Amino acid sequence: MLTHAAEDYLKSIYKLQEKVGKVSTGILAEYLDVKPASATGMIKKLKAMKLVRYERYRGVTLTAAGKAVALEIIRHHRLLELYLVKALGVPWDGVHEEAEKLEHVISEDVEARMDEFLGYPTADPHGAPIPDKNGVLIQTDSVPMTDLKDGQSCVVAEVSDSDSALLRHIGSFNLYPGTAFRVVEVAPFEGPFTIDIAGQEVVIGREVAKHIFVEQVQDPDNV
Amino acid sequence: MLTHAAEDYLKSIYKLQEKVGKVSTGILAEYLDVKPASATGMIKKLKAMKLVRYERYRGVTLTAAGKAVALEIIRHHRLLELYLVKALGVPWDGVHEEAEKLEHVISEDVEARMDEFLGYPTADPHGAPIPDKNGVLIQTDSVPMTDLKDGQSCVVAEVSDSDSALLRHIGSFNLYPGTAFRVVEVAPFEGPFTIDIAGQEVVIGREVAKHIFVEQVQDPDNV
DNA sequence: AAATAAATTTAGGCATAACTAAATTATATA
DNA sequence: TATATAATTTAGTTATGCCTAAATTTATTT
Repeated sequence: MLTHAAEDYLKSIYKLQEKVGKVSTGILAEYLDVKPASATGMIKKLKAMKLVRYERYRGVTLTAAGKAVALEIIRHHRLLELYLVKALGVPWDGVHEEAEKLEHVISEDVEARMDEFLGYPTADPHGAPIPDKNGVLIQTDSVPMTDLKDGQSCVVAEVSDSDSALLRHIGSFNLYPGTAFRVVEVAPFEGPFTIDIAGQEVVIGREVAKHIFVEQVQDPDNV
Repeated sequence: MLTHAAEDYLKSIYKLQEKVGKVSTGILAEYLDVKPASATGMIKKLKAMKLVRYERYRGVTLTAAGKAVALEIIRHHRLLELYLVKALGVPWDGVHEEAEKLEHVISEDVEARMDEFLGYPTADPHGAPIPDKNGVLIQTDSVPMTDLKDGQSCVVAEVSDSDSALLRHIGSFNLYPGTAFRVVEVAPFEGPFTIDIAGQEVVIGREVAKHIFVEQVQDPDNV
């Protein structure tokens, strides 16, 4: 059986592969908050288990088997996040840390029961897609809120889940996934965004906006 | 912070203290399925942390701090077992293994939310008492079913939770905690028990009966 | 193309928690 | 009381997974 650490490495490699493309030892080490030497060590073990492809100085790639493990852990994590919110009322800014520990520990049986309880959901509380039992993941094409221009309308698709304080802040504006809003004005010189959300005007700083991803509903330039 | 292994040792010392009285290295090792030398090693670490009292060749005792940790873990375990049964419908013969892993990992917040969801329960699905948030545990005085004589009526108080096959067997007779039954006949020469449960007569082997603990309702000898 | 800078790997250590084998202590028996 | 048996402890090993420091490889700059 795989150790929790090995599972975390595989999950991180998967996520970095999505985000950055090529996954180097250094990037992986930084992401996992370990030293590069530690990452090299674990990568070698994962290679011996045929879960990753690896040539020294050349970066890591997941094999099919490694990807399956990664998606399984990600599925656990996201199902758990949603379950904790829906079934136990845990605030959305706290579920990431909790799920981070539980994801390595729940059985397939409990996974299936949570899935059923939740009605076979496809997204977690932060809008991230939940892979199905077979590891199939539905990708949505969202753009960072910082790409929006004056007058554009959209729906929140996803927010980064790792910063608890940021999530509380975003939550205070009700900017949960599925929430619609319209950009009233983007302040010049990389300034903040004034948006209209359910009739209320609120100002969102650019740093915060970077962590909010949206699906566009209407683009007035194309009318 | 304590490691999972350390928590398991403290929990086991607590349980053995209840069951056997004095806890020797050997008994503890056998219970935890490790070699005696491993137990000695961990006991020394726990002593350094002031969680146990220990003199070599003299056995182990929990300090107040150690007992508090043990009860906290036992609370997690039993709340989780009940939660898994009630909220997710996990069969009662499977919850022990699941809880064994989860007990070390859930936060106090989740513990409190499960407790609330369950209505502040005092017993787990096997009838074992759940310590409250302050570590206060209500002991019930039950006797093994093997102590029963012909004609005695009683209610199931508790069954051992660790053997999954045994639990399925007990469950097949509906002998869940809270269930009433009457002893029709105890076969001579250490034989099996014939009982009347909800009008049905069933035969329970002595080995099984040893793992069922009951509270007496009526003793015809004392009428 | 050589020199410098950056990234990566190797080598050697540490802590945890298990193990085996040998030595020690305690207990029971003759 | 001496000895045999059983229990316990010590000593030394192994496997994880992290670390630091030094060596190596790759990439960039002049």
